[in-house]
Amino acid sequence: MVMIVEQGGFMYRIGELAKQCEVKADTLRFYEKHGLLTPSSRSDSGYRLYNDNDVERLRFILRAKAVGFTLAEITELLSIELDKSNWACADVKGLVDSKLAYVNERITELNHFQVSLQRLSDACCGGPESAEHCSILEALESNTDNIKCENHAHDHDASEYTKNCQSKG
Amino acid sequence: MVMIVEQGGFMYRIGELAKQCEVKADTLRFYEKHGLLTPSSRSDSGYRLYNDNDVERLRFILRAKAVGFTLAEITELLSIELDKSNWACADVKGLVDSKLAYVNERITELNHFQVSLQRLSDACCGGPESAEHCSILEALESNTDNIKCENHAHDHDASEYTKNCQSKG
DNA sequence: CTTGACCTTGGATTTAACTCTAAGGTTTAT
DNA sequence: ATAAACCTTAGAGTTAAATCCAAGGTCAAG
Ligand SMILES: [Zn+2]
Ligand SMILES: [Zn+2]
Ligand SMILES: [Zn+2]
Ligand SMILES: [Zn+2]
Repeated sequence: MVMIVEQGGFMYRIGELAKQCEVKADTLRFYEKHGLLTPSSRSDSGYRLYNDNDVERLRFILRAKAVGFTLAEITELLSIELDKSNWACADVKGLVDSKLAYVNERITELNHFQVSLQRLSDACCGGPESAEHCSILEALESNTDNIKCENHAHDHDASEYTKNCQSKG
Repeated sequence: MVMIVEQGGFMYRIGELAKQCEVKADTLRFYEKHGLLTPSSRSDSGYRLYNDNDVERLRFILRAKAVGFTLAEITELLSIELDKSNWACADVKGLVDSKLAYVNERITELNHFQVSLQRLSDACCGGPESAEHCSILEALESNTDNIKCENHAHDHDASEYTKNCQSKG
């Protein structure tokens, strides 16, 4: 790796920074195009050169992403970060809390899916027999929430797959 | 509403079916373009005419969507549904279970976000004071998972917002 | 006979966050 | 000196599921 020395720190080319932070160079160009991260300088031949400050900014972005923020939200966070004294804790916490509310909604939605899918799964024997009387298909055909457990003339031992349904009441 | 009588059932025009099932007409055209639902006939002037069978198929689609399946997955389910005897319970349950696994992964991911965001939120007073010492921003700046609770010289009473941090250990 | 609601088509747009391509210039190692 | 690895740009493509648009045809009511 070739380090270009700035005053007191290192300068990284795009590929070096990418490797260091485990993102693609494309992603860094994308972030630049969208105003999230602009390298502090360019080499004579036009190569992007990132300094330690830029690295810190990228790490900020990646941490915010890891917490669930979108790039648009991160843009907001960055503008606060660069001008902290003109923002209040309320502003920052507001961003976090509205993201939290969104995440909670999505979790609720997925939990509904989870419960429904689990019920469907539990009602089906999953055996090699014909799906003609499959409880899953029947549940999707009917308009009730009530899922009947399979009771069809499967060739295999019924005890295996009727267990599930009984245990779920 | 004008009902066109087929042999023994009703025929619905696209807007009627859309209203009845609470989808947009555009959505029905979209489903048709993607092979999920083709009206059984057309009027002389080319209007789509859906019969009871088509309605049932749409309801199947909507129920599958409500459970979290994508349209691509629903296409698979529909092809099984139309040819049940050539498929096994294992096939159907397989679709449900792989969706379930995906949903569980997404839930896990969102739960991580949720926990992280909640920790950030708890560490911030959310007051009208300067964000210069905001714990949220500090957490995003630093590379540790450890979030320090705010302890800055806010003008307001500290008891309110330090409670959270202490209660989380 | 005209208004307004409804329908037709094909194609463009939306959202998010990349990811990839093409065509070419630069650096480094051998 | 030349190949490999890296870099540049602008712009197109990806994914899912619609949603919207324009330009025009159809139909029932008054
Ligand atoms: Zn079965
Ligand atoms: Zn089954
Ligand atoms: Zn504060
Ligand atoms: Zn704060």
